[in-house]
Amino acid sequence: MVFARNGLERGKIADIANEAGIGKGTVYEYFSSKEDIFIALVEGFFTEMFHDMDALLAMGETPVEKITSLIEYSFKFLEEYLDSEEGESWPIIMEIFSQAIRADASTEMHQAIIRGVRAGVAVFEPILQDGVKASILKPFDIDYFALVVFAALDGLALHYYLQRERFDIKELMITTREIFLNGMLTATGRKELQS
Amino acid sequence: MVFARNGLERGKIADIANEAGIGKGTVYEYFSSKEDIFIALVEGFFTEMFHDMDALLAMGETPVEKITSLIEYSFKFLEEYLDSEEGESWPIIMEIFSQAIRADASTEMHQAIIRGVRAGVAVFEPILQDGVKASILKPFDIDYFALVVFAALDGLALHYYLQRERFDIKELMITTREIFLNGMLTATGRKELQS
Amino acid sequence: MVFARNGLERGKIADIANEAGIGKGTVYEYFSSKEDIFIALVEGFFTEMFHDMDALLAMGETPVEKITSLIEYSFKFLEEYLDSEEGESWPIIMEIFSQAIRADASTEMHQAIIRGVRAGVAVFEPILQDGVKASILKPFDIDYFALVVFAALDGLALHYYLQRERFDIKELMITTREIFLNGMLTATGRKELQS
Amino acid sequence: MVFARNGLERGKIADIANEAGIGKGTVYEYFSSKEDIFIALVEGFFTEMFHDMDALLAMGETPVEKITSLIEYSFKFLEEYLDSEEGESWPIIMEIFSQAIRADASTEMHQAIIRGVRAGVAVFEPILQDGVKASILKPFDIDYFALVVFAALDGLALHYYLQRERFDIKELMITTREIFLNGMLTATGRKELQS
DNA sequence: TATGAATGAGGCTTCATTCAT
DNA sequence: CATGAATGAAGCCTCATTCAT
Repeated sequence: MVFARNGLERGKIADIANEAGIGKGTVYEYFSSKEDIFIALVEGFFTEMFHDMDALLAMGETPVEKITSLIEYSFKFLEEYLDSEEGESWPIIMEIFSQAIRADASTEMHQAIIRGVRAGVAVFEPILQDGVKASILKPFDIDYFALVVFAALDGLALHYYLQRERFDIKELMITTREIFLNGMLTATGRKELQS
Repeated sequence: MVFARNGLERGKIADIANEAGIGKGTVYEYFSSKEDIFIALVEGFFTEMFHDMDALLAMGETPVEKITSLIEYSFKFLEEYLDSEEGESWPIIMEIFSQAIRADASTEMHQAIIRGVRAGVAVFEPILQDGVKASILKPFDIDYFALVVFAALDGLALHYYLQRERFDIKELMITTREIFLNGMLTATGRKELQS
Repeated sequence: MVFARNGLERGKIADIANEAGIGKGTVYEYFSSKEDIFIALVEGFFTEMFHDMDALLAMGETPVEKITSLIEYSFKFLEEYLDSEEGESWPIIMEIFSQAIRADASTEMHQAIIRGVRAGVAVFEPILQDGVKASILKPFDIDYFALVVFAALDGLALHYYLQRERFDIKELMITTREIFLNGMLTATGRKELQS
Repeated sequence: MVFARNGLERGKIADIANEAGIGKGTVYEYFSSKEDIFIALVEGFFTEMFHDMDALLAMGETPVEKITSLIEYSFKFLEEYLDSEEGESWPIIMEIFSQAIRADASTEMHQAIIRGVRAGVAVFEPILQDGVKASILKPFDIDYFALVVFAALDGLALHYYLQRERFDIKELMITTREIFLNGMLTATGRKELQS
């Protein structure tokens, strides 16, 4: 994957065409610009991600099981990408965030990414809501809770990628699951908001 | 900050010079290439970050206080950047990670970034070690523990930045602190490594 | 011819493109760098030169006739270039030597030039060999002999070019032919090597 | 010598200053521009050359002795340059010719070089004149004769330099001397001007 | 529909020259 | 006198995009 390997700016249309086995000009039959290709990529990425997540969640029963599933899925997702021939395409997620940050908030690109990120966070919300209802979780603000989990998993993916020679993904997953699950289950609510 | 606003590739030397109030050629009196400027930036960024962290840690007493301090510092760091005139320069951290991922591992740039990241993780390690000694924390692998916390904070910074209109940083900090602190204190060790 | 007029360093790609009636970028469809263009030029120059020489030599009979032909050809070559619209492109030969001297011996450019020069000298060698066999020439070292003649003709071309207002090319050719031919035919061999 | 090593265009003022052990700005106390430095160099080069030649000629007696001396001197000059630490500065002669060819005839640079070249040819003329008077040489046009000899020696210097690994300078000198001296002494005059 | 040759805007970098000290 | 930091003009090269085939 050209953009993953080189970033949006350094990824050349010529390489993309080549990798796709088509001519350079043909690319413009399907996309109107380089940025357009990237946006399609972003959407494809998030679509695939949520599709997998949904399938996964359908299998869990209790909120705790579901949360556990999501954390485990995050690592499996990462692991599979890195193992497969598509491995090189993994860093696309960082490229997406990088572009989101750089791009003007008004651009189509920024919009597409924000849309994806929100959808990601949204996956967690109903699960957490169930947890609160079942009194498993304290009545924290659901959306903050979801953001923390989703964001933390992203950060972990990044740092694991950068230091994958030094860390074992399985053990990292266990540590993460421990901290997060325990953290969520014992967090005592927002009584300290005054600080 | 030119690179923060546009990324390494789109950040023009001309703009950097302009922002510094010097001529385009003058830039090359101090740096030998565009990449060289970026590396200096990376090093400056990490240096500043750790300088602040060290000062902060000196003030805490117990491991719990210190961990709390670090979590709070992460948000303060972020908040201050975003509030100040330097606000626009905050996204540099994402740009750094983005480049780390793209750059060949052999490049000076990659090296510099990895060095910074490791130093960041290393800040947490002695604190966690103390926690284990004091039997406050279970005997998890210290380095995995540290990575999780450091990485999670990075992910949070990113996502908060992207959705800063929708979230309140103070409340986000509280939620984060709750989850992490509780999670760390109640995590029950690696008994599940078999899974 | 841009390089002939200005030299390699001052010859701008933009001018080359312009002269060729194509866009600046199009140049890079055919050559990968400025130096690459120059190398192609060098090779074209020598190729053309030797092609003409070969045709010429086929027409002579005796060694003396052939040597005479070569000397005359050198001047004709020069004369034609200077008269034609290509006239301005003649100095390319000096540019070639100039670059040969400057360029590091390991460069492709240097190699290409040395190859050409040796080929030039080599044209003379079989002719001189025949002359020696026929006892017309004394048994001087053929390669030294060839170098002297080839080199001298190059020097003459240069100096004639610089002072072409003051000298008549026809008469210069006659003087040259006289001196060289007589010199070669009467040179008495290397008995003086002791000096 | 910076210009010899790199050519006029690639020779940097900074290097010249450095080699001279002075500051970059100081160069402009003595010369008004880069071209100005080069012109001074040209003049110094020719001055030195003719100074040596004059000394040499004073020692010869007969025209033949003098011509022999000049030919031998040319090689000695070359040899000494190449052997000495100044060796690297030899190619300056080719750089001079190269610039002469490129420069517009109206420039000061061109003028200076042409002046030098003419002076070089002029050294030969009185000697040849003596030879004609003494009936040793046929009544060829003196200036053409002189040009041929001077130019040929230049060409030899160039080619020897380029292939100095393959040729022995002493033997090259002998071959040259043989051909030229015999050629000059036996050339039968311009009766063939009709061709 | 598919192509890839042609294009030129744009950016990094070099370096002769200036000038305040 | 000597200096070298500062400068910006200038040039090589890249590459997204176009368009004739």
